[in-house]
Amino acid sequence: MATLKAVRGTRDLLPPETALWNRIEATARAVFARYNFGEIRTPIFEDTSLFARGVGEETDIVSKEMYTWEDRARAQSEKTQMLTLRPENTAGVVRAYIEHQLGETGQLQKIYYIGPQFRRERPQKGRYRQFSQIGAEVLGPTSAGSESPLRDAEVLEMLATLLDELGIKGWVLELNSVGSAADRARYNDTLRAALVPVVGQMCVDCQRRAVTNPLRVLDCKVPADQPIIEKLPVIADSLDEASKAHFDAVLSSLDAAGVPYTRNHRLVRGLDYYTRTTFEFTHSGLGAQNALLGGGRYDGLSEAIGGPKAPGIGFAMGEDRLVLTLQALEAVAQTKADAFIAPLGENMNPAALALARELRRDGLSVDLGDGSFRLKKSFETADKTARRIVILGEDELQSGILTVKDFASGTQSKVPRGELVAFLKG
RNA sequence: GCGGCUAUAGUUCAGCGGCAGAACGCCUGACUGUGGCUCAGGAUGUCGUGGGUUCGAUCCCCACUAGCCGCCCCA
Repeated sequence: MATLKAVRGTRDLLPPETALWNRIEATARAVFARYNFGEIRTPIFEDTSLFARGVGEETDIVSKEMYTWEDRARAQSEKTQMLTLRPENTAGVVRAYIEHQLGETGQLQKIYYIGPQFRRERPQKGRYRQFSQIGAEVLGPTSAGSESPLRDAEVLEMLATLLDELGIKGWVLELNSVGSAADRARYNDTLRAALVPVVGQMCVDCQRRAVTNPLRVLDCKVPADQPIIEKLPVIADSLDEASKAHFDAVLSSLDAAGVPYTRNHRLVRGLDYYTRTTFEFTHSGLGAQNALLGGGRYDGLSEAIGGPKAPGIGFAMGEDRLVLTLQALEAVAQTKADAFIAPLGENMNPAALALARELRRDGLSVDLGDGSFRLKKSFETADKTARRIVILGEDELQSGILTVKDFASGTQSKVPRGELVAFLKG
Protein backbone atom coordinates (compact mmCIF):
# COMPACT_ATOMS: atom_id res chain seq x y z
CA MET A 1 0.00 0.00 0.00
CA ALA A 2 1.29 3.41 -0.89
CA THR A 3 2.15 5.40 2.19
CA LEU A 4 -0.21 8.26 2.89
CA LYS A 5 1.17 11.74 2.69
CA ALA A 6 -0.19 15.22 3.26
CA VAL A 7 -1.84 16.21 -0.02
CA ARG A 8 -0.10 18.49 -2.45
CA GLY A 9 0.30 22.03 -1.25
CA THR A 10 -0.53 21.15 2.36
CA ARG A 11 1.92 20.38 5.13
CA ASP A 12 2.32 19.57 8.78
CA LEU A 13 3.68 22.17 11.14
CA LEU A 14 5.81 20.55 13.82
CA PRO A 15 7.59 21.72 16.93
CA PRO A 16 9.66 23.77 17.36
CA GLU A 17 8.34 25.69 14.34
CA THR A 18 4.84 25.83 15.82
CA ALA A 19 6.27 27.93 18.66
CA LEU A 20 7.05 30.61 16.07
CA TRP A 21 3.51 30.43 14.71
CA ASN A 22 2.15 30.86 18.20
CA ARG A 23 4.42 33.81 18.85
CA ILE A 24 3.29 35.49 15.64
CA GLU A 25 -0.36 34.97 16.47
CA ALA A 26 0.06 36.13 20.07
CA THR A 27 1.85 39.29 18.89
CA ALA A 28 -0.88 39.99 16.34
CA ARG A 29 -3.62 39.52 18.94
CA ALA A 30 -1.83 41.82 21.36
CA VAL A 31 -1.40 44.56 18.77
CA PHE A 32 -4.99 44.24 17.55
CA ALA A 33 -6.18 44.53 21.14
CA ARG A 34 -4.34 47.83 21.54
CA TYR A 35 -6.23 49.16 18.54
CA ASN A 36 -9.48 47.82 20.02
CA PHE A 37 -10.18 45.15 17.44
CA GLY A 38 -12.29 42.11 18.31
CA GLU A 39 -11.91 38.63 16.86
CA ILE A 40 -14.29 37.00 14.40
CA ARG A 41 -14.32 33.34 13.39
CA THR A 42 -16.25 32.66 10.23
CA PRO A 43 -16.88 29.22 8.71
CA ILE A 44 -14.17 27.64 6.60
CA PHE A 45 -16.67 27.04 3.79
CA GLU A 46 -19.37 29.28 2.42
CA ASP A 47 -21.92 29.39 -0.35
CA THR A 48 -19.97 29.59 -3.60
CA SER A 49 -21.88 32.63 -4.77
CA LEU A 50 -20.48 34.69 -1.88
CA PHE A 51 -17.05 34.53 -3.47
CA ALA A 52 -18.33 34.76 -7.02
CA ARG A 53 -20.14 38.00 -6.22
CA GLY A 54 -17.75 39.35 -3.60
CA VAL A 55 -14.29 38.58 -4.93
CA GLY A 56 -15.37 38.75 -8.57
CA GLU A 57 -16.33 36.18 -11.16
CA GLU A 58 -13.47 37.16 -13.49
CA THR A 59 -10.68 37.03 -10.92
CA ASP A 60 -8.18 34.18 -11.07
CA ILE A 61 -9.17 33.17 -7.57
CA VAL A 62 -12.78 32.56 -8.49
CA SER A 63 -12.35 31.41 -12.05
CA LYS A 64 -9.73 28.75 -11.45
CA GLU A 65 -8.46 28.45 -7.89
CA MET A 66 -11.40 27.56 -5.68
CA TYR A 67 -12.16 24.23 -4.02
CA THR A 68 -15.84 23.95 -4.87
CA TRP A 69 -18.21 21.01 -4.58
CA GLU A 70 -21.87 20.27 -4.75
CA ASP A 71 -23.25 19.50 -1.33
CA ARG A 72 -25.26 16.33 -1.15
CA ALA A 73 -29.03 16.66 -1.07
CA ARG A 74 -30.52 14.72 1.85
CA ALA A 75 -33.98 14.45 0.42
CA GLN A 76 -35.42 14.47 -3.06
CA SER A 77 -37.14 17.75 -2.38
CA GLU A 78 -33.98 19.43 -1.07
CA LYS A 79 -32.01 21.49 -3.50
CA THR A 80 -28.28 20.93 -3.63
CA GLN A 81 -26.02 23.82 -2.83
CA MET A 82 -22.63 24.74 -4.24
CA LEU A 83 -20.10 25.21 -1.45
CA THR A 84 -16.54 26.52 -1.52
CA LEU A 85 -13.60 26.40 0.87
CA ARG A 86 -12.89 30.05 1.56
CA PRO A 87 -10.08 31.40 -0.64
CA GLU A 88 -9.91 34.59 1.46
CA ASN A 89 -11.74 35.89 4.49
CA THR A 90 -12.93 39.42 3.74
CA ALA A 91 -16.05 38.25 1.89
CA GLY A 92 -16.99 36.02 4.82
CA VAL A 93 -16.50 38.85 7.29
CA VAL A 94 -18.69 41.17 5.25
CA ARG A 95 -21.30 38.41 4.90
CA ALA A 96 -21.34 38.08 8.69
CA TYR A 97 -21.56 41.87 9.05
CA ILE A 98 -24.66 41.85 6.86
CA GLU A 99 -26.19 38.71 8.39
CA HIS A 100 -25.90 40.00 11.95
CA GLN A 101 -26.94 43.50 10.95
CA LEU A 102 -23.86 44.96 12.56
CA GLY A 103 -24.46 48.17 10.61
CA GLU A 104 -27.56 48.76 12.74
CA THR A 105 -25.34 49.34 15.75
CA GLY A 106 -24.24 52.55 14.07
CA GLN A 107 -20.73 51.79 15.28
CA LEU A 108 -17.58 51.23 13.34
CA GLN A 109 -16.81 47.50 13.33
CA LYS A 110 -13.14 46.62 13.91
CA ILE A 111 -12.66 42.91 13.45
CA TYR A 112 -9.70 40.60 12.99
CA TYR A 113 -9.37 36.95 12.05
CA ILE A 114 -6.67 34.28 11.99
CA GLY A 115 -7.22 31.11 10.07
CA PRO A 116 -6.67 28.83 7.09
CA GLN A 117 -7.62 29.75 3.53
CA PHE A 118 -7.62 27.51 0.47
CA ARG A 119 -6.61 28.11 -3.13
CA ARG A 120 -5.84 25.47 -5.70
CA GLU A 121 -2.66 26.99 -7.14
CA ARG A 122 0.62 25.41 -8.10
CA PRO A 123 2.57 25.25 -4.84
CA GLN A 124 5.97 26.83 -4.45
CA LYS A 125 7.90 28.49 -1.66
CA GLY A 126 5.58 30.83 0.21
CA ARG A 127 2.56 29.54 -1.64
CA TYR A 128 0.48 26.67 -0.38
CA ARG A 129 -2.96 25.31 -1.13
CA GLN A 130 -3.88 25.60 2.51
CA PHE A 131 -2.34 28.70 3.95
CA SER A 132 -3.03 30.87 6.95
CA GLN A 133 -3.96 34.49 6.89
CA ILE A 134 -4.07 37.04 9.66
CA GLY A 135 -6.37 39.84 8.64
CA ALA A 136 -8.41 42.71 9.96
CA GLU A 137 -11.28 44.77 8.67
CA VAL A 138 -12.66 48.17 9.60
CA LEU A 139 -16.13 48.75 8.22
CA GLY A 140 -19.46 50.30 9.07
CA PRO A 141 -22.00 52.87 8.02
CA THR A 142 -20.64 56.09 6.58
CA SER A 143 -21.95 57.97 9.62
CA ALA A 144 -19.50 56.00 11.77
CA GLY A 145 -16.59 57.40 9.79
CA SER A 146 -15.90 54.24 7.83
CA GLU A 147 -15.08 56.20 4.70
CA SER A 148 -12.56 58.46 6.37
CA PRO A 149 -8.98 58.38 5.05
CA LEU A 150 -7.94 58.36 8.70
CA ARG A 151 -9.15 54.74 8.86
CA ASP A 152 -6.82 53.83 5.99
CA ALA A 153 -3.90 55.54 7.64
CA GLU A 154 -4.64 54.01 11.02
CA VAL A 155 -4.72 50.50 9.56
CA LEU A 156 -1.43 51.09 7.75
CA GLU A 157 0.17 52.51 10.87
CA MET A 158 -1.05 49.48 12.83
CA LEU A 159 0.55 47.17 10.25
CA ALA A 160 3.86 49.01 10.47
CA THR A 161 3.70 48.57 14.25
CA LEU A 162 2.82 44.90 14.00
CA LEU A 163 5.61 44.07 11.55
CA ASP A 164 8.09 45.96 13.71
CA GLU A 165 6.98 44.12 16.84
CA LEU A 166 7.20 40.80 15.06
CA GLY A 167 10.82 41.64 14.28
CA ILE A 168 10.37 41.73 10.49
CA LYS A 169 13.22 43.96 9.48
CA GLY A 170 13.31 45.48 6.02
CA TRP A 171 9.63 45.58 5.09
CA VAL A 172 8.52 48.00 2.40
CA LEU A 173 5.08 49.57 2.17
CA GLU A 174 3.87 50.21 -1.36
CA LEU A 175 0.75 52.30 -1.81
CA ASN A 176 -1.54 53.22 -4.63
CA SER A 177 -5.07 54.36 -5.23
CA VAL A 178 -7.19 52.57 -7.80
CA GLY A 179 -10.03 55.07 -7.33
CA SER A 180 -13.72 54.40 -7.48
CA ALA A 181 -15.24 51.82 -9.79
CA ALA A 182 -15.98 54.64 -12.22
CA ASP A 183 -12.41 55.95 -12.00
CA ARG A 184 -11.10 52.50 -12.72
CA ALA A 185 -13.38 52.02 -15.72
CA ARG A 186 -12.25 55.37 -17.08
CA TYR A 187 -8.61 54.48 -16.54
CA ASN A 188 -9.12 51.13 -18.21
CA ASP A 189 -10.32 52.91 -21.34
CA THR A 190 -7.46 55.39 -21.19
CA LEU A 191 -4.94 52.60 -20.79
CA ARG A 192 -6.45 50.53 -23.56
CA ALA A 193 -6.23 53.50 -25.91
CA ALA A 194 -2.65 54.26 -24.89
CA LEU A 195 -1.64 50.65 -25.49
CA VAL A 196 -2.93 50.46 -29.05
CA PRO A 197 0.10 52.09 -30.73
CA VAL A 198 2.76 50.40 -28.52
CA VAL A 199 1.45 46.96 -27.65
CA GLY A 200 2.95 45.46 -30.80
CA GLN A 201 6.43 46.02 -29.37
CA MET A 202 5.63 44.33 -26.07
CA CYS A 203 5.90 40.74 -24.85
CA VAL A 204 3.28 38.17 -25.78
CA ASP A 205 1.84 38.17 -22.29
CA CYS A 206 1.28 41.91 -22.48
CA GLN A 207 -0.36 41.58 -25.86
CA ARG A 208 -2.83 39.19 -24.29
CA ARG A 209 -3.27 41.33 -21.18
CA ALA A 210 -3.90 44.42 -23.28
CA VAL A 211 -7.05 42.72 -24.44
CA THR A 212 -8.18 40.77 -21.37
CA ASN A 213 -7.07 42.97 -18.48
CA PRO A 214 -5.05 46.08 -19.37
CA LEU A 215 -4.27 46.86 -15.72
CA ARG A 216 -2.16 43.73 -15.58
CA VAL A 217 0.22 45.15 -18.17
CA LEU A 218 1.49 47.38 -15.38
CA ASP A 219 2.66 44.28 -13.49
CA CYS A 220 4.82 43.04 -16.36
CA LYS A 221 8.39 42.25 -15.32
CA VAL A 222 9.94 41.81 -18.78
CA PRO A 223 12.86 44.29 -18.86
CA ALA A 224 12.33 45.28 -22.49
CA ASP A 225 8.78 46.36 -21.73
CA GLN A 226 9.68 48.65 -18.87
CA PRO A 227 10.44 51.82 -20.90
CA ILE A 228 7.07 51.45 -22.61
CA ILE A 229 5.23 50.92 -19.34
CA GLU A 230 6.94 53.94 -17.82
CA LYS A 231 5.35 56.13 -20.45
CA LEU A 232 1.82 54.79 -20.03
CA PRO A 233 -0.71 57.04 -18.29
CA VAL A 234 -0.90 56.52 -14.51
CA ILE A 235 -4.14 55.88 -12.69
CA ALA A 236 -3.57 58.86 -10.40
CA ASP A 237 -4.45 61.09 -13.35
CA SER A 238 -7.77 59.33 -13.85
CA LEU A 239 -9.00 59.76 -10.29
CA ASP A 240 -11.87 62.12 -9.59
CA GLU A 241 -11.45 64.95 -7.09
CA ALA A 242 -12.91 62.99 -4.16
CA SER A 243 -10.62 60.00 -4.69
CA LYS A 244 -7.60 62.27 -5.09
CA ALA A 245 -8.44 64.14 -1.89
CA HIS A 246 -8.92 60.85 -0.08
CA PHE A 247 -5.55 59.53 -1.16
CA ASP A 248 -3.77 62.78 -0.30
CA ALA A 249 -5.32 62.67 3.16
CA VAL A 250 -4.08 59.12 3.69
CA LEU A 251 -0.57 60.15 2.71
CA SER A 252 -0.48 63.21 4.96
CA SER A 253 -1.61 61.14 7.96
CA LEU A 254 1.11 58.60 7.26
CA ASP A 255 3.66 61.40 6.99
CA ALA A 256 2.50 62.80 10.33
CA ALA A 257 2.81 59.39 11.99
CA GLY A 258 6.23 58.80 10.45
CA VAL A 259 5.26 55.65 8.59
CA PRO A 260 7.54 55.23 5.57
CA TYR A 261 5.98 54.27 2.25
CA THR A 262 6.61 54.40 -1.45
CA ARG A 263 3.95 55.22 -3.99
CA ASN A 264 3.62 52.59 -6.67
CA HIS A 265 1.49 53.66 -9.62
CA ARG A 266 1.69 50.14 -10.90
CA LEU A 267 0.32 48.39 -7.84
CA VAL A 268 -2.81 46.70 -9.14
CA ARG A 269 -4.45 44.10 -7.00
CA GLY A 270 -6.29 41.08 -8.29
CA LEU A 271 -9.51 41.21 -6.30
CA ASP A 272 -12.41 43.09 -7.87
CA TYR A 273 -13.67 44.63 -4.68
CA TYR A 274 -10.81 47.05 -4.08
CA THR A 275 -11.50 50.77 -4.38
CA ARG A 276 -9.33 53.79 -3.70
CA THR A 277 -6.44 52.83 -1.39
CA THR A 278 -4.58 49.63 -2.18
CA PHE A 279 -1.34 48.52 -0.59
CA GLU A 280 1.19 45.79 -0.15
CA PHE A 281 3.92 45.24 2.39
CA THR A 282 6.72 43.36 0.72
CA HIS A 283 9.97 41.77 1.82
CA SER A 284 12.95 40.96 -0.33
CA GLY A 285 13.65 37.64 1.37
CA LEU A 286 10.62 35.89 -0.11
CA GLY A 287 11.60 35.44 -3.75
CA ALA A 288 8.90 35.69 -6.36
CA GLN A 289 6.14 35.62 -3.77
CA ASN A 290 7.43 38.75 -2.12
CA ALA A 291 4.18 40.09 -0.64
CA LEU A 292 3.91 39.70 3.12
CA LEU A 293 0.45 41.15 3.07
CA GLY A 294 -1.93 42.98 0.85
CA GLY A 295 -5.08 44.94 1.29
CA GLY A 296 -7.12 47.94 0.51
CA ARG A 297 -10.41 49.72 0.69
CA TYR A 298 -13.60 48.04 -0.48
CA ASP A 299 -16.34 50.64 -0.40
CA GLY A 300 -18.78 48.69 -2.57
CA LEU A 301 -18.27 45.12 -1.34
CA SER A 302 -21.22 44.98 1.07
CA GLU A 303 -23.61 46.19 -1.58
CA ALA A 304 -22.16 43.80 -4.14
CA ILE A 305 -23.26 40.87 -2.00
CA GLY A 306 -26.67 42.29 -1.18
CA GLY A 307 -25.99 44.28 1.99
CA PRO A 308 -26.28 47.91 3.03
CA LYS A 309 -23.68 50.50 2.16
CA ALA A 310 -20.75 49.67 4.40
CA PRO A 311 -17.45 51.13 3.26
CA GLY A 312 -14.42 49.45 4.73
CA ILE A 313 -10.71 48.81 4.60
CA GLY A 314 -8.77 45.73 5.49
CA PHE A 315 -5.80 43.53 4.79
CA ALA A 316 -4.65 39.94 4.83
CA MET A 317 -1.19 38.89 5.94
CA GLY A 318 0.27 35.62 4.77
CA GLU A 319 1.19 33.95 8.03
CA ASP A 320 3.24 31.32 6.19
CA ARG A 321 5.28 34.11 4.63
CA LEU A 322 5.82 35.82 7.97
CA VAL A 323 7.17 32.52 9.26
CA LEU A 324 9.50 32.13 6.26
CA THR A 325 10.78 35.67 6.67
CA LEU A 326 11.39 35.30 10.38
CA GLN A 327 13.08 31.94 9.91
CA ALA A 328 15.46 33.57 7.45
CA LEU A 329 16.11 36.41 9.89
CA GLU A 330 16.66 34.35 13.04
CA ALA A 331 17.26 30.79 14.08
CA VAL A 332 14.27 29.22 15.75
CA ALA A 333 15.44 28.15 19.16
CA GLN A 334 14.26 24.95 20.70
CA THR A 335 12.66 25.83 23.99
CA LYS A 336 13.95 23.80 26.90
CA ALA A 337 12.14 22.61 29.99
CA ASP A 338 13.12 24.05 33.36
CA ALA A 339 14.06 20.64 34.66
CA PHE A 340 14.38 16.97 33.75
CA ILE A 341 13.66 14.53 36.54
CA ALA A 342 15.79 11.41 36.44
CA PRO A 343 14.51 8.58 38.64
CA LEU A 344 17.20 6.01 39.42
CA GLY A 345 15.62 2.60 39.16
CA GLU A 346 12.10 1.74 38.19
CA ASN A 347 11.02 1.64 41.82
CA MET A 348 11.64 5.41 41.90
CA ASN A 349 9.16 6.11 39.11
CA PRO A 350 6.14 6.75 41.36
CA ALA A 351 8.09 9.23 43.50
CA ALA A 352 9.34 10.90 40.33
CA LEU A 353 5.80 11.45 39.07
CA ALA A 354 4.83 12.90 42.43
CA LEU A 355 7.76 15.30 42.30
CA ALA A 356 6.99 16.30 38.72
CA ARG A 357 3.39 17.01 39.68
CA GLU A 358 4.56 19.23 42.51
CA LEU A 359 6.90 21.24 40.30
CA ARG A 360 4.43 21.55 37.45
CA ARG A 361 1.77 22.83 39.81
CA ASP A 362 4.13 25.64 40.63
CA GLY A 363 4.37 26.55 36.97
CA LEU A 364 7.67 24.92 36.10
CA SER A 365 8.01 23.01 32.84
CA VAL A 366 9.24 19.54 33.62
CA ASP A 367 10.31 16.53 31.60
CA LEU A 368 10.13 13.15 33.27
CA GLY A 369 12.65 10.45 32.43
CA ASP A 370 12.34 6.81 33.38
CA GLY A 371 13.86 4.67 36.09
CA SER A 372 14.98 2.10 33.53
CA PHE A 373 17.41 4.61 32.03
CA ARG A 374 20.99 4.38 33.10
CA LEU A 375 22.06 7.67 34.60
CA LYS A 376 24.29 8.39 31.62
CA LYS A 377 21.33 8.08 29.30
CA SER A 378 19.27 10.31 31.57
CA PHE A 379 21.97 12.96 31.37
CA GLU A 380 22.20 12.73 27.61
CA THR A 381 18.47 12.98 27.18
CA ALA A 382 18.11 15.73 29.75
CA ASP A 383 20.81 17.86 28.15
CA LYS A 384 18.82 17.93 24.92
CA THR A 385 15.44 18.84 26.34
CA ALA A 386 15.96 20.64 29.64
CA ARG A 387 18.11 23.26 31.30
CA ARG A 388 18.70 21.20 34.46
CA ILE A 389 18.56 17.64 35.66
CA VAL A 390 17.10 16.66 39.03
CA ILE A 391 18.34 13.28 40.21
CA LEU A 392 15.98 11.21 42.30
CA GLY A 393 17.60 8.10 43.71
CA GLU A 394 17.38 6.21 46.99
CA ASP A 395 19.75 8.67 48.68
CA GLU A 396 17.67 11.65 47.67
CA LEU A 397 14.40 10.01 48.66
CA GLN A 398 15.78 9.06 52.10
CA SER A 399 17.46 12.37 52.86
CA GLY A 400 14.94 14.67 51.19
CA ILE A 401 17.87 16.46 49.60
CA LEU A 402 17.86 16.39 45.83
CA THR A 403 20.76 16.57 43.44
CA VAL A 404 20.39 19.25 40.77
CA LYS A 405 22.84 19.93 37.97
CA ASP A 406 22.66 22.97 35.71
CA PHE A 407 23.78 22.21 32.16
CA ALA A 408 24.80 25.72 31.17
CA SER A 409 27.13 26.27 34.14
CA GLY A 410 27.92 22.65 34.91
CA THR A 411 27.47 23.25 38.62
CA GLN A 412 25.84 20.65 40.80
CA SER A 413 23.89 21.46 43.95
CA LYS A 414 22.22 19.70 46.83
CA VAL A 415 18.79 21.20 47.32
CA PRO A 416 16.29 20.37 50.11
CA ARG A 417 13.00 19.35 48.59
CA GLY A 418 11.18 22.28 50.21
CA GLU A 419 13.46 24.74 48.45
CA LEU A 420 13.46 23.04 45.07
CA VAL A 421 10.79 25.18 43.42
CA ALA A 422 12.46 28.41 44.47
CA PHE A 423 15.83 27.05 43.36
CA LEU A 424 14.56 26.05 39.92
CA LYS A 425 12.82 29.36 39.45
CA GLY A 426 15.95 31.27 40.39
C1' G B 1 -2.75 25.58 -15.96
C1' C B 2 2.49 26.21 -18.67
C1' G B 3 8.12 25.79 -18.65
C1' G B 4 12.88 24.34 -16.14
C1' C B 5 15.63 21.72 -12.20
C1' U B 6 15.45 17.89 -8.56
C1' A B 7 14.00 13.10 -5.78
C1' U B 8 19.60 7.87 -2.54
C1' A B 9 19.96 6.50 5.55
C1' G B 10 16.45 10.33 10.61
C1' U B 11 19.01 15.02 8.19
C1' U B 12 22.37 17.27 4.50
C1' C B 13 24.28 15.14 0.33
C1' A B 14 28.21 12.08 -2.69
C1' G B 15 28.01 7.91 -6.08
C1' C B 16 28.07 4.05 -10.11
C1' G B 17 25.05 -0.26 -16.06
C1' G B 18 27.52 -5.41 -11.77
C1' C B 19 27.74 -6.34 -3.09
C1' A B 20 24.46 0.79 -1.20
C1' G B 21 28.34 5.33 0.55
C1' A B 22 30.13 9.93 3.68
C1' A B 23 29.22 13.53 7.35
C1' C B 24 26.04 14.80 11.17
C1' G B 25 22.40 12.50 14.16
C1' C B 26 20.96 7.70 16.61
C1' C B 27 22.33 3.07 19.58
C1' U B 28 26.20 0.24 22.59
C1' G B 29 30.64 0.24 25.41
C1' A B 30 35.30 2.42 27.61
C1' C B 31 32.77 5.20 32.49
C1' U B 32 28.11 -0.23 37.68
C1' G B 33 25.03 7.43 40.50
C1' U B 34 27.12 12.16 36.08
C1' G B 35 25.91 14.82 30.00
C1' G B 36 29.14 17.99 26.80
C1' C B 37 35.21 16.45 24.79
C1' U B 38 37.66 11.84 23.28
C1' C B 39 38.12 6.73 21.74
C1' A B 40 36.20 1.79 20.11
C1' G B 41 32.12 -0.67 17.99
C1' G B 42 26.89 -0.99 15.79
C1' A B 43 22.18 -0.23 13.02
C1' U B 44 20.62 2.57 9.25
C1' G B 45 17.60 2.24 3.19
C1' U B 46 11.22 -0.41 -1.19
C1' C B 47 17.94 4.45 -4.05
C1' G B 48 9.95 8.74 -4.82
C1' U B 49 6.01 5.28 -7.57
C1' G B 50 4.85 2.37 -11.94
C1' G B 51 6.39 0.62 -16.53
C1' G B 52 10.28 -0.11 -20.48
C1' U B 53 15.47 -1.26 -22.45
C1' U B 54 19.21 -4.83 -20.66
C1' C B 55 22.06 -11.13 -18.94
C1' G B 56 21.70 -7.46 -15.04
C1' A B 57 18.88 -0.72 -13.68
C1' U B 58 19.62 3.19 -7.85
C1' C B 59 22.18 4.62 -12.65
C1' C B 60 19.62 4.72 -19.38
C1' C B 61 14.31 5.75 -21.48
C1' C B 62 8.91 6.86 -20.63
C1' A B 63 4.86 8.05 -17.53
C1' C B 64 3.15 9.47 -12.85
C1' U B 65 3.73 11.74 -8.01
C1' A B 66 6.06 15.32 -4.96
C1' G B 67 9.45 19.48 -3.86
C1' C B 68 12.04 23.77 -5.56
C1' C B 69 12.60 27.83 -9.31
C1' G B 70 10.26 30.80 -13.10
C1' C B 71 5.36 32.22 -15.60
C1' C B 72 0.24 33.23 -14.42
C1' C B 73 -1.66 35.10 -10.05
C1' C B 74 -1.51 36.06 -5.09
C1' A B 75 -0.85 36.02 1.10
